[in-house]
Amino acid sequence: MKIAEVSERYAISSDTLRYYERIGLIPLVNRNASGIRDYGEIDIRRVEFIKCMRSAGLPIEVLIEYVGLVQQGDQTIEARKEILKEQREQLVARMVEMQKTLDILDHKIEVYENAVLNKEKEIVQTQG
Amino acid sequence: MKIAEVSERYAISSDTLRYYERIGLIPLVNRNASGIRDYGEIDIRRVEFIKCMRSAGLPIEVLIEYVGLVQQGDQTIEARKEILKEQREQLVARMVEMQKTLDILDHKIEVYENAVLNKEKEIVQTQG
DNA sequence: CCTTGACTTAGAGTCGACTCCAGGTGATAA
DNA sequence: TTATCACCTGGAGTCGACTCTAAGTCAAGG
Repeated sequence: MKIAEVSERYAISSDTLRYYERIGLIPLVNRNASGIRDYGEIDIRRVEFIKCMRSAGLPIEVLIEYVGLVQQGDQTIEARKEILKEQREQLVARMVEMQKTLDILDHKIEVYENAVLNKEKEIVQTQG
Repeated sequence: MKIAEVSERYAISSDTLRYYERIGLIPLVNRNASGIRDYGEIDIRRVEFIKCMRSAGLPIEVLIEYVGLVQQGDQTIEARKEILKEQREQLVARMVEMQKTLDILDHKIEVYENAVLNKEKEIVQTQG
C-alpha cells in the first residue's frame, strides 16, 4: 500500500506519515524498487496504533520511547508496561477534567436554552 | 488578590494570567494605586472558567470569541449557546477517542502483566 | 537611604506537532 | 518524446499556547 492510500484510509497526511517515520515513531517502511514506500500489514498496524495514541494526546516523545523498547524485544516488557501505566493514569486524569468541563458546558447550555425560551415568552406576552 | 496569589491558587503562572488578559481572554483586571493588578470576585470567576475550559482543550480563539460575546450583553445569548454546543460536541468526540485509547491501553497493560507473570513462572520452574 | 522583592511592560523565544517548499526521480499516458 | 503525476528528500515555516527576558516602578525592611 502506497503512502497516499494509507494517508486517505487513516486521515493522516502523507507529510505526517513521513514525519513519523523520520523521527522514529514508525520504524522504517519497506520500499519498492524505485524507492517508494510500500506499507505492509505490520506498518499499517503501527500507523493505527500511533494514530489511536496520538488522538488521545499521548506525547510523541513517549511514543518514540515505547516504540524503541518494542524494537528491543522481550526484556523491555516491564519498562513498556510502566510507560503505558503512567500514560494511562494521565489519560484518565485528562478525561476526568473533561467530564467536569462537559458538566459545566451542559449546565450553561441549559441556562442559555431557558434564557432564550424566556425571551420568547416575553415577546409573546408583549404581543398578546 | 494579587497575581501571585491567583497564580498559586489556580496553578496558572503569572505570565499566563497576564497573557490571557493581554489577548482578551480575561477582561482587564482592576489595578491598585500603583498599577498592580487586584483580582476581585468576578475576575476570579473568569479565571476559574477559563482554566476549566482550557483544561478540556477548548481553543483560546473560541474562548476569546465567547468572552467577547458575554461582554456584549443579552442579545448574544443565542450565539453563545451555539458556540458552547459546538464545543460540547467536539469535547464529547475527543472523550470518545480517549475512551477507545484507554480500552486499548488497559488491554495492553493486562497482556504485559501476564507476560511478566509467565516469565516469573518460567523462572520458578527452571529453579524448581 | 538603600536594597530587596514583587510587581509592571513590550517584545522575543520556545515547544510540540505538524505542514509546506524547492528541487529531484521514475513510471505512465498522449 | 514530452508532459503529468505521485512519489522522494532535506530543510524551513507555521501554529497554538505559552514562557522568558530586559528594563523599569514601587512599597517595605534594615
